[in-house]
Amino acid sequence: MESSTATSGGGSSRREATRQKLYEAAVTLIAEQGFSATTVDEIAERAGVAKGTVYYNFASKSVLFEELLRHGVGLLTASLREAAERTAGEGGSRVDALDAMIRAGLVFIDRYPAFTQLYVAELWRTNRAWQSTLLVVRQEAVAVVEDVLREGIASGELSEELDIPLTAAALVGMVLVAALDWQAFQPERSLDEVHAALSRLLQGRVSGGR
Amino acid sequence: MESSTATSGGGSSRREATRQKLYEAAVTLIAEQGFSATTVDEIAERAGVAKGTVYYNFASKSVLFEELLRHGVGLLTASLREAAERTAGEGGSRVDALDAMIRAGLVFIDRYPAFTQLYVAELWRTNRAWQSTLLVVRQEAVAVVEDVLREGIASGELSEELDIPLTAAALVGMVLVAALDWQAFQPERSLDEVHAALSRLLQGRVSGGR
DNA sequence: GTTTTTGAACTGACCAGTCAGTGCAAAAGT
DNA sequence: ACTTTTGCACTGACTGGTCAGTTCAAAAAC
Repeated sequence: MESSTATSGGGSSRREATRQKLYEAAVTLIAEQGFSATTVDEIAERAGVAKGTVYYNFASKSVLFEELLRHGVGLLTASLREAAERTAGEGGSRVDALDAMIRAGLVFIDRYPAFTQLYVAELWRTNRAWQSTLLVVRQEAVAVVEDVLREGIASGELSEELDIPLTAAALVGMVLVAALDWQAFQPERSLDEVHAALSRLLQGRVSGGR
Repeated sequence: MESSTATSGGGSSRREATRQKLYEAAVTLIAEQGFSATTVDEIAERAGVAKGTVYYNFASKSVLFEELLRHGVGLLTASLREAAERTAGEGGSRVDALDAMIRAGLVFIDRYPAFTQLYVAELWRTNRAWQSTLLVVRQEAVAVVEDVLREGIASGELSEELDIPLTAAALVGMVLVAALDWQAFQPERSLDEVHAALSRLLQGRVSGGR
């Protein structure tokens, strides 16, 4: 059983390649137009496969979308966690870790702008089929930031008065929105400029000279 | 978006009342489901009018939506500007003004959560009919924040190294996302708690004890 | 008597999901 | 060697339903 061919743990590599193409096609189209306005025919056409293939690989349009979400947020949290751990390994402070995560977030959004757009657009909708998936997926991402805040407070580096969940949400939001705005309305800026602006905001160097 | 029976600029108050009902119905439904997934029949039903009335008052579904956007952002910018000016009148600093605007933003989102949700969901989409409307409308809102930042720098109260457009976008994003997250995932928090958390972030009291 | 609303029927486009069938490569049979 | 079978991956025409937008005569509101 199974056509061997290559490496992958689960299905054949041919199938996996098709799914990948469908992810890529779907993520751009849905980011541009929204879930409901994007047709399965469009997705199939952009992926260069027949419509039937979409349904051969995914149970439905919304299942395709849910798996897409899980896949994407997996990449993001891995990237954030890696940044935090790398900083810790280098003996940096927790504020350094937050700064590194801001940068990691920006790099991610720079590489996968469509995914980010789609995530933000769908996150706060209520009464949707994939609502529970989104909740889980958001919690994973925010938790990484919350962990670092908690460590910072424990070590006395951050104020005990910090409201961890609210601050984490605000930080994530700040990065998300600033990055999307950068892409959409100020694309001439460099990643470093954006990072510097956010860094300054985080470290309270907004007021006061220099 | 709330009645305000009298005052309005133009047509008869009866017609205006109908339009208002349609705005309210549309804003909730579109926030919940997205533009494409919301049908005109649903909007009419929730507003308690006949479908024909929708088309008597608006040329099309997307025109209704565009006017909705303009109307809502008008309220927001008025509210932000009022907060900034009130603070100035009381002899507050520019940082106080920013703080007051954060609160004004939170109050607005608290009162019109559906509108905010819908705005965020649509803002960064490309290739949509109302794209240009959104661009104008975003610029108006961000400009209010930029003005205060500029004044703060001119008076020496804020650092000259501040990147005005990026910082303004980040601040707006921070408030927007923190507020939506509050509504959706931490509704038990009070407005004051959320305001305090954001205030602390703005004023750089994250790191360092107290 | 003018403006606004009603409500129901209708049209035509569009779209998610289906299904009978194709191509093909590896296994089984001879 | 060669034929036949198996089943995976994919195809694309088709179906049943949905929805934006139209129409209009009659009623209601002003």
